[in-house]
Amino acid sequence: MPEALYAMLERRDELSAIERKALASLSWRLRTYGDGDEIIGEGSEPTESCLLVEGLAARSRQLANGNRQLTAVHVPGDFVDLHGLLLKVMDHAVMALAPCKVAFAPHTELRRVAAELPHLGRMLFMCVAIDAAVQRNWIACMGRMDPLRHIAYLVCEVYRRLDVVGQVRDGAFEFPVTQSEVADLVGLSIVHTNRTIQELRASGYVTWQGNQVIVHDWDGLSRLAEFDPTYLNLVRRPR
Amino acid sequence: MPEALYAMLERRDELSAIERKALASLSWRLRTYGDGDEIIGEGSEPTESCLLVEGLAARSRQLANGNRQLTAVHVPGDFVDLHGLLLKVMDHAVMALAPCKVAFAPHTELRRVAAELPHLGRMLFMCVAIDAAVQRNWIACMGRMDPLRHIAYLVCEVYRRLDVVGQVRDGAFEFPVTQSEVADLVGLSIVHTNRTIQELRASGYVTWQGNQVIVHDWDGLSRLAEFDPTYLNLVRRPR
DNA sequence: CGAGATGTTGAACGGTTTCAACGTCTGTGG
DNA sequence: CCACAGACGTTGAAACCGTTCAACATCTCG
Repeated sequence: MPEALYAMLERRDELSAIERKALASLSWRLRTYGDGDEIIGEGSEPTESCLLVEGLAARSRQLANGNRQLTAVHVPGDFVDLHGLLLKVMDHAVMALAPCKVAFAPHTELRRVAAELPHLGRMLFMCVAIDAAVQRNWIACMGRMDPLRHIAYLVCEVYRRLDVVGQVRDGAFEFPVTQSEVADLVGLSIVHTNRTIQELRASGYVTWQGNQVIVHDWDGLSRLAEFDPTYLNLVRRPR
Repeated sequence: MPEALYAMLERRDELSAIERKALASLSWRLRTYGDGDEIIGEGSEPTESCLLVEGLAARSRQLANGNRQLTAVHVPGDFVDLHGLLLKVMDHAVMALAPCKVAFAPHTELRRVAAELPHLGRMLFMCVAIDAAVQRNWIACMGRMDPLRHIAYLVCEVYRRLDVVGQVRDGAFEFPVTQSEVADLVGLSIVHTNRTIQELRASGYVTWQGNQVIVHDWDGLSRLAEFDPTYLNLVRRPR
């Protein structure tokens, strides 16, 4: 079940056989969701944490004026609401951006393995810390980057994160996200998002047609976006 | 030493005498910083985590075009770079927004107490999770709120967080931050930030002169900002 | 008193949103 | 198989908001 989680964690540090076994032996509950489905509701108090196994998901905050902001994209291997273990009440919703397979593990069991295997506990902790690092970067993008760079940055980040779990092939990956959803991710209007994506295409660094994105010139794209992958912690070292 | 940390944690859950003692017996190293000083450098690999004891600090990301974005404000009691324990390389800097007292604790010791006292470990974990929640909200503010609401939101949040550590008196608190820093916080130009702060003053909900902010009408202000404190987890419950 | 940082103002410019329309694609039912 | 509906993508034009530039005011501190 948690193969993508293994890949996500082992990219950052070694997992012992015992730790892998502890993860595998959690009483996972598997569910599938359709495009647009709500996986966890805002204000709910989950007793399980969810791991994205397949598909694409996002965190979503709804504002009173009807506007929506997506605050994160999640790829397979992401332990999406691990923090629910400590934060109790969800301050945002998690939704499927595409058909998803999601595995749920009870907080009680997660708490137990984290206490019994402190290093594994730290690795879980690390998932939340990386999430936070991603969000810090996102704030910098929203505040101080022009739309073209911001969207280029989004492509870079999704590319690297999907690559960790083997979902990039020859520079191409599936990205089943509408322009309206991209707009809610980057905080722009749909129209301007559309024009910016066209501008990105015109740069020649990427092809982005339908649900497929192909990166032709990684160096050019990451230079444009000033993308430095340090914050993704893609280095294998003791933690 | 870690009185503010106690307050910050005990607002969310009970600490046992043993846990308090474990925190107190860490080999803290105290340092002071002046206004604008760098507390931790971008790209550094700290071996200690820092707790803000007194003053005001911020996380800062510098972009190639010279622009700067502040991604978080930190108040006394905040364990600012706890995540450094797991993330190894700092992807941003931490700077003093005002004269600060900062206490450093070695990662080795933090790792030890977290392993020996799992509940305390979770409480530390929680600090990072709350930080992440704050940042998620910040993303929503940047993407989908107009400047007036955004700055009103900033005031609401700082108010509530300072209140936890007893730094609000009769609706008033010290906020020694220049308008240029506010601009880097909310991602606007200095000029527009200035005009927006004037607009906020004109609303009558707050007085904001020099380093002092006084909230006259909390209900009005939080309604304007659509401020819902759920994400701050100011509820005392087992975690 | 003077220098430098901070706060404030006006005006022009430019980027983004909004509105409205049309094009394109896909899946469904007649 | 075609017609149609509905979702998604694209385009143009006007209005609006935020930035930029430049100047001046104010405050603090040596």
